[in-house]
Amino acid sequence: MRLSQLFFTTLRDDPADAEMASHRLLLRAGYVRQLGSGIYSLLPLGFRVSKRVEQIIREEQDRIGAQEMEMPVVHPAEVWKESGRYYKIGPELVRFKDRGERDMVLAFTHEEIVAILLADLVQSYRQLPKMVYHFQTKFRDEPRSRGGLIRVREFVMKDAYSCDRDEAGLDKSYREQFAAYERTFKRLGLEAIAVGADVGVMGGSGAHEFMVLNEFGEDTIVLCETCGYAENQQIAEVRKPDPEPEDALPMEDVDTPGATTIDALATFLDIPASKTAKAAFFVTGDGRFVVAIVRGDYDVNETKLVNAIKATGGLRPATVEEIVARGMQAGYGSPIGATDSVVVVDELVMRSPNLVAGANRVGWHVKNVNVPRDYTPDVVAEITEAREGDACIRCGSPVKLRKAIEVGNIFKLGTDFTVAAGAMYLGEDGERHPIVMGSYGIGVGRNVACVVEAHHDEKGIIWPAEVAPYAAHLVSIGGAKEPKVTEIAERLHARAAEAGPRHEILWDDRDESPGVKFTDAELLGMPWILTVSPRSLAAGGIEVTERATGERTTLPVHEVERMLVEGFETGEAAA
RNA sequence: CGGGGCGUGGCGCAGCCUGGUAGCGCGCAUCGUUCGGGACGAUGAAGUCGGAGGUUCAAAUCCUCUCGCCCCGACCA
Repeated sequence: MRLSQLFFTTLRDDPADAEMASHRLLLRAGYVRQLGSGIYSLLPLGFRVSKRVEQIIREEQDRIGAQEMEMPVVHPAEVWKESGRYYKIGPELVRFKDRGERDMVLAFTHEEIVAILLADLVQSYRQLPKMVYHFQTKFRDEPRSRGGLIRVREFVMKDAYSCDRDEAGLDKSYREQFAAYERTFKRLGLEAIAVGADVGVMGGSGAHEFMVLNEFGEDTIVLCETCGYAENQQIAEVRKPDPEPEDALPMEDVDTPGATTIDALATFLDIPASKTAKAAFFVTGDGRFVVAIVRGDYDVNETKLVNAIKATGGLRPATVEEIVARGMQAGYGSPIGATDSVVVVDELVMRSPNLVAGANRVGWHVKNVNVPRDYTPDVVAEITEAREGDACIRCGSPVKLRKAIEVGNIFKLGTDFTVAAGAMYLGEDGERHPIVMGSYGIGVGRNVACVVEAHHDEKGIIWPAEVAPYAAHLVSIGGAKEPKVTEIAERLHARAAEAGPRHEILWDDRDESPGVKFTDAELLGMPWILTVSPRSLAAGGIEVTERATGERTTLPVHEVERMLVEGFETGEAAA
C-alpha cells in the first residue's frame, strides 16, 4: 500500500480528549475516528488490525471445533420477551419499533438466538455437543462510554456458544474455551489473567473473566502472588481474623455529636474502626429496602449483597426520606428498631462483640451492640469488599488489588435460555432434556486497544507482528531526484504484494522530509521499518530497523526481497 | 442520572470577564529552495464562533433554552 493513497492522516498534536495511550495513539496515527460517544469508525489501518485480531481469535476457535456462522443485529423483541431479558435489562438494551409497529431490539448479545436455533435444529443427543461462534456487532447503550475503544456502545464481539447434553459436557466445552482463550491472548501479545467472576445477569453456575492489568481498567481484581489466587473484587473473599473474644456487655447510649462517618466516630470515641458497625441502605430493583451491616473497617460489596438476597434489577442507594420512613437515621443508622427492611449482616459482624452502632437518633450511637442479641438479621452472609493486604482466602498471604480491563469472558450458562426457548433434545434414555449452554465473549476493538496499551512507547505504537496491519513500513528517501531509490522501493513494494496479503507492506512514497517519514513510521508502528536511500544503498542495500528494539542492520536488497516473501518472523533481520 | 469541564477553519488553542463584526501555531494549496530525524521563503484557500431564541444601534462575547463531547461518580457479561 502506498501511504500517499491511504485513507487516513496522522496528527501532529495529541487530540484533546484522549487520556489513554491507546486512544491517543490510535487517533493520532489515523487508525480510528470517533463519530459519537462510544461510536467509532475504523479507518483502513484500524480495520486491518481488527481483521488480524479476528483472524487469531478465529483460528483458535476453529482449533477447538467451534463453527463460524452469523446471526442478525436486529431482533424481534418477542425473542427477548420470551427469555425475560426484555424486562430484566435496563435501557442498555435499545428498543424501537419497525414500520409495522412491531417491537424490535438491537442485538445486545446472542444467547436467545442460539437457543432458538437449537430448538429448530437439534432433536437428538446424537447431534450434541456443538459449538458455534460469530463476529457480530453488539449495541449496548451504556450509561457512559470511556477510554476510546475500551468501553464503547457499538462494538464487534466474538461470541461463542457451547451446546451440550449435560453439565459434564459443559465442563469440557468450558475447559476447551478456557484453553483457546489462553492461546488467543498469548498470540495477541496480551498478558491476560483468568479470574473467577460474578455471573451477573447471565445467570448460570460459573464464570471466568480474562483480565489485563491496566490503571484505566474498570474492574478491580484481587491477586495473591504467593499462590496464584485471582478473583474479581466483586466476588473475591479474604480471610478475616477472629475478633478478640469479649463478654457481651449491656447496650449503652453514647452522645456522638456530628459523628456521621466511621472515621469521625472512631476518632471521637478513640476506638478502632473495627469496633464499630457500618450501615448502608439500598433499595432493590424489586422494591425491597435493604440495610446492610458490615464492620466499620470494611466496605459493603454490592455484588455480594445482591447475590445474598437474590435482588433482581440490582440495587440503588436509598434516599434519606426512605431511610427515615423505616425508623432509621442516616449517619446514625442501625437495624435497631428498624421496620419494613431486609437486614443483611456480614458474618464478621456476627462474631464481633460489643460494636458501636447507630442509635437512629441524630448525634447518638449505641455501645456494646451484639448480634443477634440486639437485633435480628434476615440474612447473614459474607458481604464485604476485599482490601489491599487482606489475607488470601487460600494461603493467607497478603493479597493485592489491581485495576484491570476485561478482554474476554467465559460463562457456564446452564439451561435457562434453552428452557425458555424450548430447546430440548431426546436423550439416549428416551427422555427430553434441555440443552446445556455456555457462552464465551471477546470484544475485538477492546482487544485492539489493549494490544496498543501493552505495546507502545513514547514515539508510537509497536505492533506485534501477528496483528500489524502491514508486515513492514518502507521509507524511501530522496524522492524524484533518486530514481534508483524509487526503482528499488517500487520493486520491494511489488514483491511483497505478490507474496500475498499477509506480506503486504506500507510504502511511504510521499514527498516528505525524512524526519516526517521516520516520525510517522514510528507512530504507525509496523514491526519492521525498511529505509532505502542513497546512503543505505552506499552502505550495501536496505536499512532494516526492528521497531520494538530499535536494532538496525543494513542488508542487501535481494536479501530484503527474500525476507518480504518468506517473512520477517524468522529473525534473520536482527541477526 | 448527580458533580465538574469543554464546544471558535482539518488538529491544538487564544479572544469572552470589560459587546464594536475573528486571530495564532500546526496542517492544507501553488511556486521556488531543501532532502537521514516533525525544513525554509513567498503567495493563497478555508470558520453558519455547536444550535435556537432573547437583550442591544451592534453578540463569539451578556441572558434563557437546547444539542453534543470529555472527565469523576452512579451504572455495567
